[in-house]
Amino acid sequence: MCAKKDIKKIVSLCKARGFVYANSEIYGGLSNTWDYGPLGVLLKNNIKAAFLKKFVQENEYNLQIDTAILMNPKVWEVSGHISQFSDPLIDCRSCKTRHRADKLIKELNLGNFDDMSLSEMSEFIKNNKIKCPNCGNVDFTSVRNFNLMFKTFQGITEDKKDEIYLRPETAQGIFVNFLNILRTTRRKIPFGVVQIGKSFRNEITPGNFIFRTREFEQMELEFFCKPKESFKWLEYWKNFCKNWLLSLKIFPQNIRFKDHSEKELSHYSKVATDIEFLFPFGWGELWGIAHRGSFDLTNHQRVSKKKLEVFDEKENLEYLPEVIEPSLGLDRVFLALICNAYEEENVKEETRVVLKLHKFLAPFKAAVLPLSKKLSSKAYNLFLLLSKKFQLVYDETGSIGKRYRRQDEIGTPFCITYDFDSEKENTVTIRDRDTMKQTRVKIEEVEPYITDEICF
RNA sequence: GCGGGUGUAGUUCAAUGGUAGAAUUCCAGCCUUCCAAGCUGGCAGUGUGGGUUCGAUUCCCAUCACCCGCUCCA
Repeated sequence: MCAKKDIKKIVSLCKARGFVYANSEIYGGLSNTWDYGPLGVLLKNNIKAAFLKKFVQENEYNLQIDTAILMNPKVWEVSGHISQFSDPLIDCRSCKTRHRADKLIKELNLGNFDDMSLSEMSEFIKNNKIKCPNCGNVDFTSVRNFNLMFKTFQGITEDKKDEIYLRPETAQGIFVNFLNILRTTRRKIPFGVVQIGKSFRNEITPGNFIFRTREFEQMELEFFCKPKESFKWLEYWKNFCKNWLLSLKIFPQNIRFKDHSEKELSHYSKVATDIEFLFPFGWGELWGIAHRGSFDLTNHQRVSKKKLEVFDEKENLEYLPEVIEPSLGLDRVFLALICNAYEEENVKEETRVVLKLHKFLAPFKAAVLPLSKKLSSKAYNLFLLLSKKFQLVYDETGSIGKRYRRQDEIGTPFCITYDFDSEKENTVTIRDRDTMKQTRVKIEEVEPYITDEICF
């Protein structure tokens, strides 16, 4: 059902109503860079809140931290990102397709060529007359390296020694703080650490609106557990993540699990599963759930020479915990939730666009609407009163029907209408976004009514 | 990055080598007692930069952005 929805409509809605804008638009934009507008940031904050509520607040195992985007470059050498996070690519001049040079060489099984330089790879491909897997011709460009790490400089001079990187994942901030967290929180294995934050990858081909961008926000959990229990926890978190999505009203038919084959595994993971979402442009990865083993702690312990092993009193055993990592793209789940919620309904030969977002996620919990402008000041007082509790919006322009439709389009679950009987009866009408039904409610009961409905 | 396509108000769509129109949105006013009502007025546009030309939104070039493929990934 989501596949039939047009991504263009979603993009226009996002732009027109202030969810997402093209970045630096008045200067012609910057490719694949998007800004979150007033409604977008409210939705995004609510998604984070929903994540933290289930993964931290209500969870007995997990803690949250917030680490810097800039880190000591050693971290990225040890994590393998500097060596592994770059791809040698070549283009076929004949059919214009692009390929991984190292994969083409490896597929010939002529030995181990992992340490080849770019020019050696170019030579090898030329000398061995390797054919393009797509068209079969022998007409490649030279091998060029695409490193996915963003570089910048710390300090005022652009000397090589001050070169640092923008983090390509938030996970390392957690691993390098593993000891600090153990020391300061009295936690024992198993426990997890959550982090929400920006990461940067110089993607070769970004695109599909906010689905793949070079600057993006991640919501990651690094869950530390005993090695022999690791697969049990992998299953546990896979289900936990799926249930979180379902609890936000993602339709079950719009998500699926997809296991990575061995070839697709990243350099740090043993086993990995994705939760994919059916976007208007097809199935796309939403949540990567990886078994990182003890890859990161092992390497950090080896290079930093700091002991990262934990002691198990019961078994009288020192060991390095293994890590289960569910990593969710915030921008992706933002897009998924909008696509999932977007509906067009026919009402009296008109089309009603309605975002059926989970009420907890809606940018505005309710709109306060005076039935007539004569009621403005009293309605506005109600708005002021209720806005101490919820993010609301006040609107008095246009007909009441038009104002309902405006709120439908941005997913506001409730419209509170103050009418001519409101003062003497001390009641207002609450209109429901999904059913369009109206309920008469005493003014003092509006707050508990909404609180109850938006509960997550 | 490569190949293909696209580029006119916020949005949808017109038109033209010679003053760029409309609908809708939005704003203001009138009206309006619960699902995009009506009336009046208003804001707002040829992505950017060059070239050809007396004159370019239109023709040419470059550039930028978006869309579709290829490689990558949360």
